[in-house]
Amino acid sequence: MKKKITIKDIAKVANVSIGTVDRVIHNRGKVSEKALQKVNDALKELDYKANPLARSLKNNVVYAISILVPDPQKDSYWLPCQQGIMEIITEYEAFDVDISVHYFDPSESESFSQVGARLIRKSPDAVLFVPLFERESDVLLRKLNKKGILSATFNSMPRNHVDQHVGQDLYLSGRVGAKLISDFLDPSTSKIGIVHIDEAFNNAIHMQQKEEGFKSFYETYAAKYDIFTKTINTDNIHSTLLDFIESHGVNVFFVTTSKTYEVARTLELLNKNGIVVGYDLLQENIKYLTEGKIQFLIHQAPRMQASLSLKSLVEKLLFKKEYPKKQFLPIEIINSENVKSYL
Amino acid sequence: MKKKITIKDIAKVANVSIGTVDRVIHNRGKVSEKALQKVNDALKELDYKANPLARSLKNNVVYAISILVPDPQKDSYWLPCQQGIMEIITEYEAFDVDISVHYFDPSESESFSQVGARLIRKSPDAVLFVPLFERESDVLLRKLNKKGILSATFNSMPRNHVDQHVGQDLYLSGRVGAKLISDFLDPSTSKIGIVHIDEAFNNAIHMQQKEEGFKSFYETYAAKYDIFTKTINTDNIHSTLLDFIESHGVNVFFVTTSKTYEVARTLELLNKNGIVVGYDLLQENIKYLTEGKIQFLIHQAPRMQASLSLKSLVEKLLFKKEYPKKQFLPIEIINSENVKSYL
DNA sequence: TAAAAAAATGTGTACGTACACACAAATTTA
DNA sequence: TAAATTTGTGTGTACGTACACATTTTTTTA
Repeated sequence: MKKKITIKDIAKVANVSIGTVDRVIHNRGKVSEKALQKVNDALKELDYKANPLARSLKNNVVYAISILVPDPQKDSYWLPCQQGIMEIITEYEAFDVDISVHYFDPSESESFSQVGARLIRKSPDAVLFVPLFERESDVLLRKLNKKGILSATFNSMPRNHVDQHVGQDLYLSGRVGAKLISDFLDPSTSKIGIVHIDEAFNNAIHMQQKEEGFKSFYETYAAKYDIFTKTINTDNIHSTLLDFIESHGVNVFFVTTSKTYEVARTLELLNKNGIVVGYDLLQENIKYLTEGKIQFLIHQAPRMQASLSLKSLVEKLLFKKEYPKKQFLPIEIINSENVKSYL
Repeated sequence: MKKKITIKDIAKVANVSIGTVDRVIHNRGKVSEKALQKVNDALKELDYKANPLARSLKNNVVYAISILVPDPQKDSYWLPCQQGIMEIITEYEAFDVDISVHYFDPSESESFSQVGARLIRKSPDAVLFVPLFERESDVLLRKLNKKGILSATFNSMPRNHVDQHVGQDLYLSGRVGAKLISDFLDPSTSKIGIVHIDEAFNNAIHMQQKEEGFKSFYETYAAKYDIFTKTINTDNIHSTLLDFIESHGVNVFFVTTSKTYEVARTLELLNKNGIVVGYDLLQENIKYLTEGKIQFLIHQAPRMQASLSLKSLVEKLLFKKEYPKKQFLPIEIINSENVKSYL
């Protein structure tokens, strides 16, 4: 049975006191050449690893983390993200972290700025947020960097420097959508439409990167297809969609947002068959997926994104554990069968 | 900023000593009715949560965990599993766990029994293993249960009682394969073959459950297909496969093991096109997937299975954290595009 | 009612680390 | 060479929990 090496063991081997060992480890000087040498040798020889438990027990500051995410009440896409956060809060309940969650309205950028400014005033140790609005996020991020507050994002990635990010490769996810669709294509009858449905142009970067990825796939693909693109952001989604479908005869759809069900519903109303590939495991999307009216969904794993990013942040503060600056989650393909294993 | 509640706080509020609080928490008696009441009230009122760091720091036993997994040198499918284990070992390096890994030859059941018997003799606190051989696993499991050693499995599930299990729903994964294939089927030309390729009948349960799931899908499916099944376990895989393909005219394949590339290779040699759906992200499978000679792979996430099961075990011992007895990982669908996000 | 026994309660120490402080050794200065 | 300084080194205490042991209080017995 392996015994764990402590500073005491090092002290004994190097024939000095634990105080000296401690000074060497934290290199805060006041150590003679000779002692330094001996301690460093012992450190290496015994392969010393500090006990993170004892370390963080001693370190009795309570870290404050503020989280800024879209209100799940306004857009149910954010519900799993909230769950992921709550899961981590429970997990670290007994530790020295104080995590507070703040919500903004995903349809109003001022809401984001307001809540963001408010929570920054309390000078937390770290801020985790979803940079839904490009400009406002950059403002927030600049403030955070200036104040030396640790910053982290998930879902989308800001242009500015951020200390940690968890997300998906959106360009590649567009390519995945293209590949999935390609298996159904028939050069003589298929007409492809890319549909962006988002209430307030929030996900501009998101949608654009997915579209680029999608199109890039067909550039290297044997048969060429005309690809029609439609951006829908108002309330009369149905009439706009109807018009789009009828005017171009589109029958194959790649929907870049979680509102995929809107296309499936419109096709249902029109009593038309079509191929629909879109995003996210919303209740309504799953319903159409199960009924065979959506062929595939790409899972952006909001729950996992939220929990992984929060966890990374917590462990970085608590245990000085280092995570890669950018963590990309796999792009998960969901059909009517494996969806059951995701619930 | 929230202050964490300690037994000291409880003692102060209940107006007793920390010793009394401690006795209440661990209910080892010797506490008067009155004191018990007061302490319990304080405990509830302040919502006390023990600090797991301090707790496990104090608890200075070193837990021993023995792991019994197939040798990745004999079958490269187990390489990621080994990596997942190593990852967790590194993560908990500084903690009071002593994890030792032992390998058995996946083609020889005696090897499993032998190594299993050897490691059980050291009476570890927990044993994590892959129950590749049904009978031998049950023997091992019975010994573990008798000796009161914590048992855990992953990959396949033994019939006998096991304290913890991480795996995938194999029946459902068969259905997922069926669904993926169904999108390519043409009632007039398609002939479906289920192929089990395994060197030594190890994965009997695995393969059977997948086959059942696969077939169940087509029972409720509109068009009926003849489904041919072939089990290949010898070395002359190619000739057997060749014969199978030619004699039935099979052109759509569901391969239930990681040897999926064998079918793709045979088709390549025959210069035939076919639909191939199989399992696992082996180097060779990925090659054929990228070349379009395998349409989909189902990812069994051996790395994740190994790391999750080991992690659960470690945290159960170290922090008394409770995990669900059975954890099922999602069934992940891989095509030529999203495979990049898995590497 | 005093002594003995039992029950209840409190105190001290350890886990491994971090840091303040006291002390000892080596230098510098007078 | 003694005193003053600088540098190096060791000791003690705290973090929060767990448990052994000492002490106090209550109950039982003679």
